[in-house]
Amino acid sequence: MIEPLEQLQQSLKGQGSLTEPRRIIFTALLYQEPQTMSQLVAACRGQVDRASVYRTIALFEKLGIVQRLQIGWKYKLELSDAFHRHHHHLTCLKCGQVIPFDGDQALERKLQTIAEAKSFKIQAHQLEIQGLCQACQRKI
Amino acid sequence: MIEPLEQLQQSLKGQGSLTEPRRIIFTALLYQEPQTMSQLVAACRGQVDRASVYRTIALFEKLGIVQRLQIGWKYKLELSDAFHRHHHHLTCLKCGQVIPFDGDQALERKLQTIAEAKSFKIQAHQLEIQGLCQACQRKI
DNA sequence: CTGCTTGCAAATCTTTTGCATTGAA
DNA sequence: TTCAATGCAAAAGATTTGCAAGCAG
Repeated sequence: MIEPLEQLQQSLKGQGSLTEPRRIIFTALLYQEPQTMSQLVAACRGQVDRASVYRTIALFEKLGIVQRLQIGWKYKLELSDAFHRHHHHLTCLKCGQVIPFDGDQALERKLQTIAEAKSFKIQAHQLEIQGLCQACQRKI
Repeated sequence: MIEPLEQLQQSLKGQGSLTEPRRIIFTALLYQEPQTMSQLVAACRGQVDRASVYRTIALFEKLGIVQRLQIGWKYKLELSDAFHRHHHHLTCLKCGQVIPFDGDQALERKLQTIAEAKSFKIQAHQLEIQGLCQACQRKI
C-alpha cells in the first residue's frame, strides 16, 4: 500500500503544496472515526488555526481527499474513498457508534440502474443507515 | 388519501397541540421541494418567529413528521415518508435540481441483509446520489 | 387555573472574510 | 522577489436559551 502521506502529496500535486498545517490536519483524520468540524479543530488546537482548518477542509474536499457525511443532524468528516475503501455507515442511535461496511457490488449496480432510468449520470453517492447496534438492542 | 392536515393532527396526538404556527410551518413544507432552514424561516417571516420554527422542526423531527436530508454541504427539510411516499434523491451538481425517485424493494431488502450481517437493527436510512441530470450532461 | 407554546432579545456556536505576515520556490 | 498559505481578529450566519406573556384544554 502507498504511504498515506505520499498519496496526499500526489493528490495535492499542482493544486497546492504539502505544508505543515495540512499535514497535521490530514494526520488528524487518518485512521480516525469520522469526526465533526469542531472535533477536528480541537484536535489541531495550538497547532493550526480554526480558519486554516476550514480552508484546508474546503480544499481537501474539492480535491476529493476528504468527504462529508451526514450523521443524524450534523455532518462529520473522513478521508475519502481514495484513502479508505469505498464504504457506508451504520450509525447507532443510542450509543452513537459508527460502524462502517464495505460497498457492495450488487448495491452499486442497482443504483446505476435506477439512475439510468432517469438518464442521470452518477458521480457520487452516500448511503447512511441508522438504527440500533447489537449491544444497544439488548439494553432496550 | 387522508387530508395532510388531518394526518398532522394525528401525528401530534398526545405529543402536542396543532397550533396556528405549527400549521403554518407544516403548510410551508407541504407540496414543496426540500428546503433549507433559512428558506423555511423566510417563508414564515412575519407569521412565525425564527425560534419557533426551529423548535417546531425539532418537534416534527422527533415525531417523524419531518426529515432532514443532506444535499451537498447543507441539509434540507422535507415532510417524511408518512406524508410522501418513501423515496430518495438524485441531485444535479450543475443545476442543483433535485429529482426524487421511489424507494425500491430490492434495494431496501439488500440493506436489510447487510445490516443483519452485523446484527444491526435498521430504523431509518438515507440514500443521496449526486451527478448530472440529462439536460446538464448535454451542455457539458 | 395549569401547563404547553410563542415571541423577543440575548447568548452561543459555526463558518467565512479581510488583512498583514510568513514561507517556499 | 512573488505568490500561495497562515494566523489573528472581526464579521456573518445559524442555532439555542431564558423569560415573560398568550393560549388551549
